[in-house]
Amino acid sequence: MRLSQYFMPILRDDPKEAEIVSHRLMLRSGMVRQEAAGNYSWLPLGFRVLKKIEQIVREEQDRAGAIEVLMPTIQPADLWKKSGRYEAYGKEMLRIQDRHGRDMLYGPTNEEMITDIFRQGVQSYKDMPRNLYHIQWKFRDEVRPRFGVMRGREFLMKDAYSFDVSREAGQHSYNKMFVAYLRTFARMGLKAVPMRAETGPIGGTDSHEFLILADTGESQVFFDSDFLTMDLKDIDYDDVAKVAATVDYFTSAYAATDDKHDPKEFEERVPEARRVAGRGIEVGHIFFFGTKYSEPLGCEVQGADGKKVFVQSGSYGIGVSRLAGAIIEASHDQAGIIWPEPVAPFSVGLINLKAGDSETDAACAKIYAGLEAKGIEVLYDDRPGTPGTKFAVMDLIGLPTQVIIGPRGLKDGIAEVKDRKTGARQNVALDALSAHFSA
RNA sequence: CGGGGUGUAGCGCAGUCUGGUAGCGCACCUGCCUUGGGCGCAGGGGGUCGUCAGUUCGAAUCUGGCCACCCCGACCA
Repeated sequence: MRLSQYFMPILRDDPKEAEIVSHRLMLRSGMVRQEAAGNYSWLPLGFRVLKKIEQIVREEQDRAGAIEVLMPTIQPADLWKKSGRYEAYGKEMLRIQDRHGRDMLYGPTNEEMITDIFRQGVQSYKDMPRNLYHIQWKFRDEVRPRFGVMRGREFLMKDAYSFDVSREAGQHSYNKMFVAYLRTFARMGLKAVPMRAETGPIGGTDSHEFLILADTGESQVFFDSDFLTMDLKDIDYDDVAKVAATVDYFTSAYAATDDKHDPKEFEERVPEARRVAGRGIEVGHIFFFGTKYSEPLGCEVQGADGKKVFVQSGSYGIGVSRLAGAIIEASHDQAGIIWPEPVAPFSVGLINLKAGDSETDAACAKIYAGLEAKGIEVLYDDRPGTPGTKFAVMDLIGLPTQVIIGPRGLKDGIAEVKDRKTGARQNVALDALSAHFSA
């Protein structure tokens, strides 16, 4: 993409409403625009990031055997009245009426709807287990939205729902999602720590939340430093014992948010040198809730013995739009964002230091075309301007690699390649540049 | 929902106390110049001063209502 043809309204000054760093940087880099409290438009740069995050989430859900669907944002209230949550959910649920006066709502979550979909489509244990998910906008009318996209009222969430014939089978479904979450966050360059959690309004028996570590996170977390070195091996999701062992492994070490933290247990279980107190941001939450929704909604299947049983379910959420902010919280510096490669809006920022000069223009055009031809996503700053401004903007938007072309380097036939994260620069011969990026 | 705060140009702000018809920096437009870390010079465009009402000869400024947004606390992907 040529910057001269792009839409990227960057700001030099911090908008005053943005206190938290990710919010500031998202506004300054022109990723989002606020429309109302907790309600954002995603501009081109931000939208690219959102799509990348979404795609990683999707791929890992698919790999774990979940099947993608898409449910509407607007739901009829009937099912919620059956489950009892129409009253229970409170003011957080945005209630609306259609022209006929029929009660509708903007979905804050989808347990009722998906359970009804499953009930209607499956009658036999032979069609189980199943896990259906979608990635859709949700609305929760938070008392106090804040922190930019990290606590919006409208937000993009991946929510998956598992259906099993027994509690034991359901446990495996839960475990698969647990592992899929670890993989998902790791792929985004994040350290995610799973912690035992309250089940809250979703209800249920077993629940974990996943927090990624960031100094500016809103929750205080206490954990065993072993988490930082735990590695996830490739896993066969059909291997029930192995998946369970992985979950056991990742839940064996101490980890708790401040409200669940037990200082005494912390000291007993974790040697002093491994005790870490840090901050984190919740980006995922999984629940097992058994028959909580299948019973009121009449979701039964016929078992091998011919008897009907209520299906066992869990639900599994990842805050996709929240992740965009959370990743910035976890990865930035004074100059701006530092995108982990897998979620970066572009991989390479190409800087033409003397746009308008036929030599640098020609060199940049060639490099741009060459990298694009290799499938590398390049944002090419082809606009006239001073070097300082260009560098500052490129640092702000945080693309992993910068390729800098100027008259000085061209004279020697070299480009400067800068790593955004480390700041390390190296000179690369122009004719070796293409090869440099295939490595 | 309780407490605090802010609304003046795209962004950041001054002006409000003491009423006289709106200004600065950045950004933007034109021209010249410059180009290796937020250049320089000259010229220019852009604002129902959140909104409604009141006081006044006259309101960004004083009074009252309303709205929006932000921050701190109790709740959440």
